[in-house]
Amino acid sequence: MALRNAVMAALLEGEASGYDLAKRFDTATAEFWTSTPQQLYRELERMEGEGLIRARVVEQERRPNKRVFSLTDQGRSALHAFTRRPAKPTAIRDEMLVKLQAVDAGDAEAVRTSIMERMERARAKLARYERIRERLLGGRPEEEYLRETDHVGPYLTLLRGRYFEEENLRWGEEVLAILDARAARRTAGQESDRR
Amino acid sequence: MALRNAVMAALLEGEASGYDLAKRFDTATAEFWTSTPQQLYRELERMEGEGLIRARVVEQERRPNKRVFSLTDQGRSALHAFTRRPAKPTAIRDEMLVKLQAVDAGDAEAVRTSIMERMERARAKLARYERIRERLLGGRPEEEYLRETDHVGPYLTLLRGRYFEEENLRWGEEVLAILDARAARRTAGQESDRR
DNA sequence: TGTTGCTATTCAGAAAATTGAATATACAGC
DNA sequence: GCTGTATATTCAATTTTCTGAATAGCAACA
Repeated sequence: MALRNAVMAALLEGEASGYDLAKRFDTATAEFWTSTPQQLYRELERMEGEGLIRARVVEQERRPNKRVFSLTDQGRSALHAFTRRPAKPTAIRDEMLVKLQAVDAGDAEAVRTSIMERMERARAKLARYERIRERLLGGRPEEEYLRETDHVGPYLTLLRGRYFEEENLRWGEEVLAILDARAARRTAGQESDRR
Repeated sequence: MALRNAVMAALLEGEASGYDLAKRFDTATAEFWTSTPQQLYRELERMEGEGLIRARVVEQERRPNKRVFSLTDQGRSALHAFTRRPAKPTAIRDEMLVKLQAVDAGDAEAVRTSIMERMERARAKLARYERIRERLLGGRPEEEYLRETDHVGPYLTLLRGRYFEEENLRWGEEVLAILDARAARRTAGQESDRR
Protein backbone atom coordinates (compact mmCIF):
# COMPACT_ATOMS: atom_id res chain seq x y z
CA MET A 1 0.00 0.00 0.00
CA ALA A 2 2.99 2.27 0.42
CA LEU A 3 4.42 1.68 -3.03
CA ARG A 4 1.32 2.91 -4.79
CA ASN A 5 1.61 6.31 -3.17
CA ALA A 6 5.17 6.58 -4.32
CA VAL A 7 4.12 5.60 -7.84
CA MET A 8 1.41 8.24 -7.90
CA ALA A 9 3.79 10.86 -6.56
CA ALA A 10 6.26 9.98 -9.29
CA LEU A 11 3.57 10.22 -11.95
CA LEU A 12 2.92 13.83 -10.92
CA GLU A 13 5.97 14.67 -12.96
CA GLY A 14 4.39 13.19 -16.05
CA GLU A 15 3.55 9.84 -17.53
CA ALA A 16 6.02 6.99 -17.26
CA SER A 17 6.37 3.33 -18.14
CA GLY A 18 7.03 0.59 -15.61
CA TYR A 19 10.58 0.59 -16.80
CA ASP A 20 10.96 4.32 -16.23
CA LEU A 21 9.65 3.96 -12.69
CA ALA A 22 11.87 0.97 -12.04
CA LYS A 23 14.85 3.10 -12.91
CA ARG A 24 13.76 5.91 -10.65
CA PHE A 25 13.04 3.53 -7.78
CA ASP A 26 16.26 1.61 -8.16
CA THR A 27 18.19 1.37 -4.90
CA ALA A 28 21.31 2.76 -6.51
CA THR A 29 19.65 5.95 -7.71
CA ALA A 30 16.43 6.38 -5.73
CA GLU A 31 15.53 9.77 -4.42
CA PHE A 32 12.42 9.12 -2.42
CA TRP A 33 11.41 5.48 -2.65
CA THR A 34 12.82 2.14 -3.73
CA SER A 35 11.37 -1.02 -5.22
CA THR A 36 12.19 -3.80 -7.59
CA PRO A 37 10.73 -3.99 -11.12
CA GLN A 38 8.67 -7.03 -10.17
CA GLN A 39 6.97 -5.21 -7.38
CA LEU A 40 6.27 -2.27 -9.61
CA TYR A 41 4.71 -4.11 -12.50
CA ARG A 42 2.46 -6.02 -10.14
CA GLU A 43 1.41 -2.88 -8.36
CA LEU A 44 0.82 -1.01 -11.61
CA GLU A 45 -1.55 -3.78 -12.72
CA ARG A 46 -3.52 -3.49 -9.51
CA MET A 47 -3.59 0.26 -9.61
CA GLU A 48 -4.89 0.23 -13.15
CA GLY A 49 -7.58 -2.21 -12.05
CA GLU A 50 -8.60 0.16 -9.29
CA GLY A 51 -8.72 3.15 -11.59
CA LEU A 52 -5.90 5.09 -9.96
CA ILE A 53 -3.83 5.19 -13.11
CA ARG A 54 -4.49 4.65 -16.78
CA ALA A 55 -2.29 2.99 -19.37
CA ARG A 56 -1.64 3.93 -22.95
CA VAL A 57 0.32 1.69 -25.30
CA VAL A 58 3.08 3.46 -27.15
CA GLU A 59 4.25 1.65 -30.24
CA GLN A 60 7.94 2.03 -30.82
CA GLU A 61 9.82 1.09 -33.93
CA ARG A 62 13.24 0.24 -32.67
CA ARG A 63 12.24 -0.86 -29.17
CA PRO A 64 9.62 -3.15 -27.73
CA ASN A 65 6.29 -1.44 -27.27
CA LYS A 66 5.68 0.01 -23.89
CA ARG A 67 2.73 0.86 -21.70
CA VAL A 68 2.86 4.38 -20.39
CA PHE A 69 0.95 5.20 -17.23
CA SER A 70 -0.57 8.43 -16.04
CA LEU A 71 -2.62 9.53 -13.06
CA THR A 72 -6.40 9.57 -13.26
CA ASP A 73 -8.50 12.07 -11.33
CA GLN A 74 -9.25 9.28 -8.90
CA GLY A 75 -5.54 8.67 -8.44
CA ARG A 76 -4.94 12.33 -7.92
CA SER A 77 -7.50 12.54 -5.18
CA ALA A 78 -6.20 9.36 -3.55
CA LEU A 79 -2.79 11.00 -3.48
CA HIS A 80 -4.26 14.12 -1.93
CA ALA A 81 -5.91 11.99 0.75
CA PHE A 82 -2.62 10.25 1.40
CA THR A 83 -0.87 13.53 2.16
CA ARG A 84 -3.45 14.13 4.89
CA ARG A 85 -2.84 10.86 6.70
CA PRO A 86 -0.13 10.65 9.37
CA ALA A 87 3.15 9.29 8.02
CA LYS A 88 4.72 6.29 9.66
CA PRO A 89 7.80 7.08 11.68
CA THR A 90 11.05 6.05 10.06
CA ALA A 91 14.17 4.64 11.50
CA ILE A 92 17.47 3.88 9.87
CA ARG A 93 17.62 0.26 8.90
CA ASP A 94 21.05 -0.53 7.69
CA GLU A 95 23.05 -3.73 7.84
CA MET A 96 26.14 -1.60 8.13
CA LEU A 97 24.99 -0.43 11.52
CA VAL A 98 24.60 -4.00 12.68
CA LYS A 99 28.13 -4.68 11.53
CA LEU A 100 29.37 -1.72 13.46
CA GLN A 101 27.49 -2.69 16.55
CA ALA A 102 29.31 -6.02 16.28
CA VAL A 103 32.67 -4.64 15.24
CA ASP A 104 34.32 -5.48 18.55
CA ALA A 105 33.62 -9.17 18.03
CA GLY A 106 34.01 -9.06 14.25
CA ASP A 107 36.54 -8.39 11.56
CA ALA A 108 37.37 -4.72 12.04
CA GLU A 109 39.45 -4.54 8.88
CA ALA A 110 36.61 -5.87 6.73
CA VAL A 111 34.20 -3.43 8.32
CA ARG A 112 36.58 -0.57 7.65
CA THR A 113 36.74 -1.54 4.00
CA SER A 114 33.03 -1.67 3.59
CA ILE A 115 32.67 1.73 5.20
CA MET A 116 35.07 3.16 2.67
CA GLU A 117 33.02 1.61 -0.11
CA ARG A 118 29.92 3.15 1.35
CA MET A 119 31.55 6.54 1.38
CA GLU A 120 32.56 6.16 -2.22
CA ARG A 121 28.97 5.41 -3.13
CA ALA A 122 27.79 8.38 -1.12
CA ARG A 123 30.11 10.64 -3.10
CA ALA A 124 28.77 9.25 -6.36
CA LYS A 125 25.21 9.84 -5.24
CA LEU A 126 25.99 13.38 -4.22
CA ALA A 127 27.43 14.06 -7.66
CA ARG A 128 24.33 12.58 -9.23
CA TYR A 129 22.04 14.66 -7.05
CA GLU A 130 23.98 17.74 -7.98
CA ARG A 131 23.36 17.06 -11.67
CA ILE A 132 19.66 16.54 -11.03
CA ARG A 133 19.57 19.76 -9.06
CA GLU A 134 21.09 21.70 -11.90
CA ARG A 135 18.58 20.23 -14.29
CA LEU A 136 15.75 21.28 -11.97
CA LEU A 137 17.07 24.79 -11.53
CA GLY A 138 17.59 25.17 -15.26
CA GLY A 139 20.20 27.89 -14.86
CA ARG A 140 18.14 30.00 -12.45
CA PRO A 141 19.41 30.74 -8.96
CA GLU A 142 17.83 28.56 -6.29
CA GLU A 143 15.82 31.39 -4.85
CA GLU A 144 14.26 32.25 -8.18
CA TYR A 145 13.45 28.60 -8.85
CA LEU A 146 11.69 28.27 -5.51
CA ARG A 147 9.72 31.42 -6.19
CA GLU A 148 8.60 30.48 -9.65
CA THR A 149 8.05 26.75 -9.78
CA ASP A 150 4.71 25.24 -8.92
CA HIS A 151 6.45 21.94 -8.30
CA VAL A 152 8.67 21.99 -5.22
CA GLY A 153 8.21 18.33 -4.32
CA PRO A 154 11.15 16.97 -6.27
CA TYR A 155 13.40 19.69 -4.93
CA LEU A 156 12.54 18.94 -1.31
CA THR A 157 13.10 15.22 -1.63
CA LEU A 158 16.33 15.79 -3.48
CA LEU A 159 17.48 18.00 -0.65
CA ARG A 160 16.83 15.21 1.80
CA GLY A 161 18.81 12.81 -0.32
CA ARG A 162 21.69 15.24 -0.34
CA TYR A 163 21.65 15.79 3.39
CA PHE A 164 21.45 12.09 3.98
CA GLU A 165 24.51 11.35 1.89
CA GLU A 166 26.41 14.22 3.45
CA GLU A 167 25.60 12.79 6.86
CA ASN A 168 26.81 9.39 5.67
CA LEU A 169 30.14 10.88 4.71
CA ARG A 170 30.54 12.84 7.91
CA TRP A 171 29.72 9.80 10.00
CA GLY A 172 31.92 7.52 7.90
CA GLU A 173 34.89 9.77 8.42
CA GLU A 174 34.43 9.83 12.13
CA VAL A 175 34.00 6.07 12.33
CA LEU A 176 37.14 5.51 10.28
CA ALA A 177 39.11 7.84 12.51
CA ILE A 178 37.98 6.00 15.62
CA LEU A 179 38.63 2.55 14.19
CA ASP A 180 42.05 3.62 12.91
CA ALA A 181 43.10 4.96 16.25
CA ARG A 182 42.08 1.72 17.92
CA ALA A 183 43.83 -0.42 15.32
CA ALA A 184 47.00 1.62 15.78
CA ARG A 185 46.84 1.18 19.53
CA ARG A 186 46.29 -2.52 19.22
CA THR A 187 49.35 -2.89 16.98
CA ALA A 188 51.44 -0.82 19.39
CA GLY A 189 50.15 -2.97 22.24
CA GLN A 190 51.19 -6.16 20.46
CA GLU A 191 54.65 -4.77 19.86
CA SER A 192 55.19 -3.86 23.46
CA ASP A 193 53.96 -7.36 24.36
CA ARG A 194 56.68 -8.83 22.22
CA ARG A 195 59.44 -6.90 23.93
CA MET B 1 18.22 -13.49 7.89
CA ALA B 2 19.01 -9.89 8.67
CA LEU B 3 17.22 -9.78 11.99
CA ARG B 4 19.30 -12.57 13.47
CA ASN B 5 22.49 -10.64 12.95
CA ALA B 6 21.00 -7.69 14.75
CA VAL B 7 19.93 -9.96 17.60
CA MET B 8 23.39 -11.43 17.93
CA ALA B 9 24.96 -7.98 17.83
CA ALA B 10 22.62 -6.86 20.59
CA LEU B 11 23.49 -9.91 22.69
CA LEU B 12 27.14 -8.88 22.63
CA GLU B 13 26.22 -6.44 25.34
CA GLY B 14 25.01 -9.24 27.55
CA GLU B 15 22.09 -11.62 27.84
CA ALA B 16 18.59 -10.39 27.21
CA SER B 17 15.03 -11.65 27.06
CA GLY B 18 12.80 -11.37 24.01
CA TYR B 19 11.06 -8.57 25.77
CA ASP B 20 14.33 -6.69 26.38
CA LEU B 21 15.22 -7.01 22.73
CA ALA B 22 11.76 -5.93 21.65
CA LYS B 23 12.22 -2.75 23.62
CA ARG B 24 15.60 -2.07 22.08
CA PHE B 25 14.33 -2.78 18.59
CA ASP B 26 11.20 -0.73 18.98
CA THR B 27 10.75 1.80 16.19
CA ALA B 28 10.37 4.62 18.65
CA THR B 29 13.69 3.99 20.36
CA ALA B 30 15.80 1.86 18.03
CA GLU B 31 19.45 2.66 17.61
CA PHE B 32 20.57 0.20 14.99
CA TRP B 33 17.71 -2.07 13.99
CA THR B 34 13.95 -2.34 14.33
CA SER B 35 11.49 -5.18 14.55
CA THR B 36 8.22 -6.13 16.12
CA PRO B 37 8.02 -8.46 19.13
CA GLN B 38 6.37 -11.15 17.01
CA GLN B 39 9.23 -11.23 14.61
CA LEU B 40 11.71 -11.39 17.43
CA TYR B 41 10.19 -14.27 19.33
CA ARG B 42 9.90 -16.34 16.20
CA GLU B 43 13.47 -15.61 15.20
CA LEU B 44 14.76 -16.35 18.69
CA GLU B 45 13.10 -19.79 18.54
CA ARG B 46 14.79 -20.54 15.25
CA MET B 47 18.14 -19.26 16.38
CA GLU B 48 18.01 -21.40 19.47
CA GLY B 49 17.17 -24.39 17.27
CA GLU B 50 20.23 -23.67 15.16
CA GLY B 51 22.49 -23.32 18.16
CA LEU B 52 23.33 -19.64 17.65
CA ILE B 53 21.94 -18.65 21.02
CA ARG B 54 21.04 -20.47 24.21
CA ALA B 55 18.15 -19.83 26.56
CA ARG B 56 18.02 -19.91 30.31
CA VAL B 57 14.76 -19.65 32.23
CA VAL B 58 14.81 -17.06 34.96
CA GLU B 59 12.12 -17.54 37.57
CA GLN B 60 10.78 -14.31 38.89
CA GLU B 61 8.57 -13.86 41.87
CA ARG B 62 6.57 -10.81 41.08
CA ARG B 63 6.67 -11.10 37.32
CA PRO B 64 6.03 -13.85 34.82
CA ASN B 65 9.08 -16.03 34.25
CA LYS B 66 11.28 -15.09 31.38
CA ARG B 67 13.69 -16.79 29.04
CA VAL B 68 17.01 -15.03 28.86
CA PHE B 69 19.16 -15.54 25.78
CA SER B 70 22.90 -15.38 25.32
CA LEU B 71 25.30 -15.95 22.45
CA THR B 72 26.88 -19.36 21.96
CA ASP B 73 30.36 -19.78 20.48
CA GLN B 74 28.66 -20.78 17.27
CA GLY B 75 26.63 -17.59 17.33
CA ARG B 76 29.72 -15.56 17.98
CA SER B 77 31.50 -17.01 14.99
CA ALA B 78 28.42 -16.56 12.79
CA LEU B 79 28.46 -12.90 13.79
CA HIS B 80 32.14 -12.64 12.95
CA ALA B 81 31.45 -14.14 9.53
CA PHE B 82 28.63 -11.66 9.01
CA THR B 83 30.94 -8.70 9.53
CA ARG B 84 33.07 -10.00 6.67
CA ARG B 85 30.26 -10.16 4.16
CA PRO B 86 29.41 -7.08 2.06
CA ALA B 87 26.54 -5.06 3.53
CA LYS B 88 23.52 -4.27 1.41
CA PRO B 89 23.31 -0.67 0.29
CA THR B 90 20.72 1.39 2.12
CA ALA B 91 18.41 4.06 0.93
CA ILE B 92 16.05 6.25 2.86
CA ARG B 93 12.60 4.79 2.82
CA ASP B 94 10.24 7.20 4.34
CA GLU B 95 6.57 7.86 3.68
CA MET B 96 7.21 11.45 4.58
CA LEU B 97 9.35 11.83 1.49
CA VAL B 98 6.55 10.50 -0.66
CA LYS B 99 4.25 13.07 0.88
CA LEU B 100 6.70 15.80 0.12
CA GLN B 101 7.20 14.65 -3.42
CA ALA B 102 3.42 14.97 -3.73
CA VAL B 103 3.03 18.15 -1.75
CA ASP B 104 2.17 20.24 -4.81
CA ALA B 105 -0.90 18.13 -5.46
CA GLY B 106 -1.64 17.45 -1.82
CA ASP B 107 -2.61 19.18 1.37
CA ALA B 108 0.39 21.40 2.09
CA GLU B 109 -0.91 22.40 5.50
CA ALA B 110 -1.26 18.80 6.64
CA VAL B 111 2.20 18.00 5.37
CA ARG B 112 3.61 20.96 7.23
CA THR B 113 2.02 19.73 10.44
CA SER B 114 3.40 16.25 10.10
CA ILE B 115 6.86 17.63 9.47
CA MET B 116 6.66 19.57 12.67
CA GLU B 117 5.64 16.41 14.50
CA ARG B 118 8.60 14.64 13.00
CA MET B 119 10.91 17.32 14.19
CA GLU B 120 9.49 17.06 17.66
CA ARG B 121 10.17 13.35 17.68
CA ALA B 122 13.67 13.95 16.37
CA ARG B 123 14.33 16.26 19.30
CA ALA B 124 13.05 13.67 21.74
CA LYS B 125 15.28 11.04 20.20
CA LEU B 126 18.29 13.31 20.38
CA ALA B 127 17.65 13.88 24.07
CA ARG B 128 17.35 10.14 24.58
CA TYR B 129 20.56 9.48 22.68
CA GLU B 130 22.33 12.06 24.79
CA ARG B 131 21.28 10.23 27.95
CA ILE B 132 22.51 6.93 26.52
CA ARG B 133 25.77 8.57 25.57
CA GLU B 134 26.32 9.83 29.06
CA ARG B 135 25.64 6.40 30.45
CA LEU B 136 28.19 4.93 28.04
CA LEU B 137 30.84 7.50 28.85
CA GLY B 138 30.25 7.07 32.55
CA GLY B 139 31.69 10.45 33.44
CA ARG B 140 34.86 10.07 31.40
CA PRO B 141 35.60 12.46 28.55
CA GLU B 142 34.83 11.02 25.12
CA GLU B 143 38.48 10.68 24.20
CA GLU B 144 39.26 8.64 27.27
CA TYR B 145 36.25 6.41 26.76
CA LEU B 146 37.31 5.68 23.19
CA ARG B 147 40.81 4.88 24.35
CA GLU B 148 39.80 2.55 27.15
CA THR B 149 36.70 0.68 26.11
CA ASP B 150 36.92 -2.61 24.28
CA HIS B 151 33.37 -2.06 23.09
CA VAL B 152 33.05 0.79 20.59
CA GLY B 153 30.14 -0.70 18.62
CA PRO B 154 27.34 0.87 20.62
CA TYR B 155 29.05 4.24 20.53
CA LEU B 156 29.43 4.20 16.75
CA THR B 157 25.83 3.26 16.10
CA LEU B 158 24.64 5.82 18.60
CA LEU B 159 26.63 8.44 16.75
CA ARG B 160 24.88 7.53 13.56
CA GLY B 161 21.52 7.83 15.24
CA ARG B 162 22.47 11.27 16.46
CA TYR B 163 23.67 12.47 13.10
CA PHE B 164 20.56 11.10 11.46
CA GLU B 165 18.24 12.97 13.78
CA GLU B 166 20.27 16.13 13.46
CA GLU B 167 19.97 15.85 9.71
CA ASN B 168 16.22 15.35 10.08
CA LEU B 169 15.96 18.59 12.01
CA ARG B 170 18.11 20.55 9.63
CA TRP B 171 16.14 19.29 6.67
CA GLY B 172 12.80 19.83 8.41
CA GLU B 173 13.65 23.44 9.11
CA GLU B 174 14.57 24.10 5.53
CA VAL B 175 11.43 22.41 4.23
CA LEU B 176 9.23 24.41 6.56
CA ALA B 177 10.89 27.64 5.48
CA ILE B 178 10.30 26.85 1.82
CA LEU B 179 6.71 25.75 2.33
CA ASP B 180 5.97 28.81 4.45
CA ALA B 181 7.33 31.18 1.87
CA ARG B 182 5.19 29.54 -0.78
CA ALA B 183 2.07 29.59 1.39
CA ALA B 184 2.63 33.29 2.08
CA ARG B 185 3.01 34.03 -1.62
CA ARG B 186 -0.10 32.09 -2.44
CA THR B 187 -2.14 34.05 0.08
CA ALA B 188 -0.72 37.32 -1.23
CA GLY B 189 -1.52 36.19 -4.75
CA GLN B 190 -5.12 35.48 -3.81
CA GLU B 191 -5.43 38.88 -2.22
CA SER B 192 -4.13 40.68 -5.26
CA ASP B 193 -6.54 38.57 -7.34
CA ARG B 194 -9.40 39.82 -5.24
CA ARG B 195 -8.53 43.43 -5.81
C1' DT C 1 -12.27 -1.20 43.37
C1' DG C 2 -11.65 0.08 38.88
C1' DT C 3 -8.40 1.71 35.35
C1' DT C 4 -4.28 2.10 33.24
C1' DG C 5 0.32 0.59 32.34
C1' DC C 6 4.24 -2.49 32.47
C1' DT C 7 6.31 -7.09 32.11
C1' DA C 8 6.42 -11.21 29.11
C1' DT C 9 4.97 -14.05 25.33
C1' DT C 10 2.18 -16.19 21.62
C1' DC C 11 -1.19 -16.78 17.61
C1' DA C 12 -3.21 -16.26 13.04
C1' DG C 13 -3.41 -14.19 8.83
C1' DA C 14 -2.37 -10.78 5.35
C1' DA C 15 0.60 -7.85 2.82
C1' DA C 16 4.98 -6.61 1.10
C1' DA C 17 9.50 -7.50 -0.43
C1' DT C 18 13.18 -10.35 -2.17
C1' DT C 19 15.39 -13.80 -5.12
C1' DG C 20 16.31 -15.59 -9.26
C1' DA C 21 15.18 -16.18 -12.99
C1' DA C 22 13.20 -16.02 -18.44
C1' DT C 23 11.93 -13.52 -22.80
C1' DA C 24 12.68 -10.43 -26.64
C1' DT C 25 14.67 -6.47 -29.37
C1' DA C 26 18.44 -3.60 -30.69
C1' DC C 27 22.45 -0.68 -30.54
C1' DA C 28 27.49 0.03 -29.88
C1' DG C 29 32.12 -1.35 -29.66
C1' DC C 30 35.85 -4.69 -30.47
C1' DG D 1 30.16 -12.07 -35.46
C1' DC D 2 30.36 -11.68 -30.44
C1' DT D 3 29.77 -9.46 -26.10
C1' DG D 4 27.89 -6.29 -23.32
C1' DT D 5 24.50 -3.03 -22.23
C1' DA D 6 20.00 -0.89 -22.42
C1' DT D 7 15.05 -1.19 -23.22
C1' DA D 8 10.73 -3.44 -21.62
C1' DT D 9 8.15 -6.88 -19.18
C1' DT D 10 6.75 -11.19 -16.81
C1' DC D 11 6.80 -15.56 -13.87
C1' DA D 12 7.23 -18.41 -9.77
C1' DA D 13 8.41 -19.20 -5.21
C1' DT D 14 9.89 -17.92 -1.02
C1' DT D 15 10.98 -15.02 2.83
C1' DT D 16 10.18 -11.26 5.59
C1' DT D 17 7.49 -8.05 7.72
C1' DC D 18 3.30 -6.08 9.45
C1' DT D 19 -1.34 -5.95 11.57
C1' DG D 20 -4.13 -6.90 15.11
C1' DA D 21 -5.00 -9.31 18.16
C1' DA D 22 -5.16 -12.55 22.94
C1' DT D 23 -3.41 -13.98 27.53
C1' DA D 24 -1.85 -13.22 32.19
C1' DG D 25 0.13 -11.41 36.52
C1' DC D 26 1.18 -7.53 39.13
C1' DA D 27 1.88 -2.45 40.44
C1' DA D 28 0.49 2.17 41.05
C1' DC D 29 -2.86 5.50 41.34
C1' DA D 30 -7.25 7.65 42.16
